[in-house]
Amino acid sequence: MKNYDFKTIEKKWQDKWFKENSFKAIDFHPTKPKYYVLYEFFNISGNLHMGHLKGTVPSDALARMKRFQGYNVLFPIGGDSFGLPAENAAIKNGINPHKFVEEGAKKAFEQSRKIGLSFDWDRTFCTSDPDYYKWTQWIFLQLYNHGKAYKKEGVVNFCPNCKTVLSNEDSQGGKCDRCGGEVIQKKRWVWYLKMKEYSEKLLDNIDKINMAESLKEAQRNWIGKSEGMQVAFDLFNDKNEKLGKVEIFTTCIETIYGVTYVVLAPENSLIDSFKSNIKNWTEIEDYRKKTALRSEFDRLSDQKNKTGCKVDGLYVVNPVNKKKVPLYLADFVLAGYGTGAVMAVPAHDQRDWDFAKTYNIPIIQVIEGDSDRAVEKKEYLSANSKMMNSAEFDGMNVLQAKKKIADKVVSLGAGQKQINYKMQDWPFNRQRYWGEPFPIIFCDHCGTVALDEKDLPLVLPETDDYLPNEKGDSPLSKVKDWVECKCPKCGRIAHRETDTMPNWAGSSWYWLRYTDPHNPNALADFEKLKYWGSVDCYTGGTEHITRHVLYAFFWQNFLYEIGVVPTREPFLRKMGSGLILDDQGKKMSKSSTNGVSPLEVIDKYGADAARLHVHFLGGYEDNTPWTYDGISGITAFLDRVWALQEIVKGEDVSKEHKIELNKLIKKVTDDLEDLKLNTSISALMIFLKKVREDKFITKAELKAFLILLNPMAPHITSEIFENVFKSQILDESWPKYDEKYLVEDTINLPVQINGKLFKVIPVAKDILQEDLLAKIEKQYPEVYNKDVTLKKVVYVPNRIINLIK
RNA sequence: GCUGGUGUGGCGGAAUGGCAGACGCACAGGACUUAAAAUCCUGAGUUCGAAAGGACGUGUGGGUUCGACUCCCACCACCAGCACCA
Repeated sequence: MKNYDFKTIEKKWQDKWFKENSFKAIDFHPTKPKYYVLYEFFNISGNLHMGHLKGTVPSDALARMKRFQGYNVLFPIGGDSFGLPAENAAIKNGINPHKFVEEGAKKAFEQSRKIGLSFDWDRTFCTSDPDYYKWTQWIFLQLYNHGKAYKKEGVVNFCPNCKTVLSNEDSQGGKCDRCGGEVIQKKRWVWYLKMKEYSEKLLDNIDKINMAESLKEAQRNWIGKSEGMQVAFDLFNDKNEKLGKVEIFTTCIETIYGVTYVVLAPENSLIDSFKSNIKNWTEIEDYRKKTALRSEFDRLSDQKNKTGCKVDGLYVVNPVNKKKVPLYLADFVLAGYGTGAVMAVPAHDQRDWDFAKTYNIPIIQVIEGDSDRAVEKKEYLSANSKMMNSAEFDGMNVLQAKKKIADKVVSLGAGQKQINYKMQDWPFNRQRYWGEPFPIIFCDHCGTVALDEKDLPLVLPETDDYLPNEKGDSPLSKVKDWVECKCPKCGRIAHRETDTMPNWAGSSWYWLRYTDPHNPNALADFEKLKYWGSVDCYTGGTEHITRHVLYAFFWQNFLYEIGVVPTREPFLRKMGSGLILDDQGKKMSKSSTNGVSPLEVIDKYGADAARLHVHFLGGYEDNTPWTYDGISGITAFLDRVWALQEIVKGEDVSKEHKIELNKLIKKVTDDLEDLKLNTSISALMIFLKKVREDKFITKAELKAFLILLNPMAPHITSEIFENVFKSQILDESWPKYDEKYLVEDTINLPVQINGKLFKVIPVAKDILQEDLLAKIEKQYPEVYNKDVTLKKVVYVPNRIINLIK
């Protein structure tokens, strides 16, 4: 027999699978149930990297197993192509981004075939294809027409050097991600999507999805639900004339008797109408200017030194004890959260304490504990300390007082329960060329006008200038004959929105499009959406997982509410792929000293070996350090699998291998369902070892073994199958195991004396306790006989027996 | 700081509360070979012992249990996310 020549064999199968599109998903299959496996689409940038080998193979294995199990499997792939790589290539090297994407996608798909991934090639698309972004624009139109998209002036991160607005992610540490320059805060008109409205629905989605707890927690954190009270403090001038009220949000109503000042966010416009009562208005204006210039980074990095500005001439009154307290502006209060105003209780909040110390504001302790520092919520609640300086609540336990004080505030008519969320509405525009244009026109006469659906897609115009203008407007603003247009309503000259949508837009609904990727009349046919339903298993990297999944939930919920999709749940299960780490313990990249590309590994050892090796290193969600060490174990395993062809003897499952084979089927079936490839591979190795010891494998055993291994090593198993059985492995079905063959007739049973292992003895399966004790007495009379009284016997059949003397 | 997760041989890693270290690498010994590689077989947690066998052993310290890597409490370390969120 010839040696296993992976180069020829793997190419043969890859070409065949591609030519025949062997893994085509069938809409409305008459008999098979559907199963939808999704791997996040490729970010079209350069070559596939190690993360793809780690991330894709388990979902491929799951898809392949499900097909054997009789499911009609949808396992598609596409390209997330409206991204920075294409735009940067355009800016830096003058490459046309369309061309960049076209070539990049082609390369990514080709490389994925070299991994042996079983995608349905009839369903590919890229987010920058006009046929696709037509529907991204369409969804935006629906959002706009349903009042879920609005434009308002907001504060954004801006890089003066690149003249562009940056997301928080692109401006971490106050530095521009592109040029490294200083990022400033700038006012701009921003499109927002009303995501905040969906907070509870998103939390509901999080509860329902099958996903790692750490990922769920990160998402709940992002939404940041917090329950507290909104309380009104009446606002007076120094002539004791009531001017209005300041609404604050607090989660610590129990500390309200300790309020010694109230703080507004600098941006809060509440006091602007009382200018005439304020004695230090110029000082306030200066402070506002100063904080606006302060970058996000400065604000965060300077948390110790609180800055603020007293509002001279105004004061507020605490509703519970009618005490006057001063009013301040300070930039530690965020305008966008809660009411943009807080009551400050320095005795029980470190931040308020720091501020009070800086501005010499009194500190009133209202809950017992240390008085030389801020005793915070967590501490006094867990100790359930006693109240003090709180009028009728003195001496009460804080947990009880929290409820009673809340009741009092409500009965005074000064406040009510309130839920707040950290998550804000989604800022949805960028000043970039390479993105979906908004289907929006501004008309001096009609105002903001949405395009008609029939005018979609609004195609991105060609240009060779990909840089924003001096004012930081999008490059599209320079394409005059595109910007100028007729108002669809009145026909007068109007101009288009020149910002484009963020990269996230296209990825927030793409799984829906795979069900009907070429539909010109709808984002997807409703019946097809219903047939394919929610994604059964969604895998991918964890890099942007929190926001991506939340955006996906948001859009799917919205589309469900307007009747376009049949369910609120985009995904039933989400698995985040761990990273391949380099020798520094960081994510492997080109700059890693031991940086390796998957294609290099495939070239040296073959795709099957590469797939097995990477997944034998560790679990799907674990980070695993990269090494070539150990790959010889995998290639030796594959060589031995290949050599099985020489020891095929007999037809049916032999009695020698019956138990082992049944155990193997169960193990691999269960583990692949959980994407645990490492233990599946180990089980296959154990079975192989047994067969080689016995020097034979029957045809039935080989068939089962090859099918079980096929999802992980599809090429070699397809080849051996064809050689031995003269037919195609893809036509086979998944082997089944029989419960009664999972335990051997004779078991090695551990015998413990007083909880310590004494001996391991062979006994018959399901042996009765009395028979077992008799056997022990006969063999080891020194440890157990009639004269020994046992305090207790713990016997777990087929597992263990423990004799307590 | 907050939240979540992880911690097991020389290494990657296995173990529904029931023989810890499966499987693999590296290592050692042997077979084959003139030799090496490849391949095949065997061994191996640490430690005391010639051996039989014993002691210790899953980050640390306690607890629950006949029995704990697994459950509970406290602490330490690392990783990730969030971070002035009132």
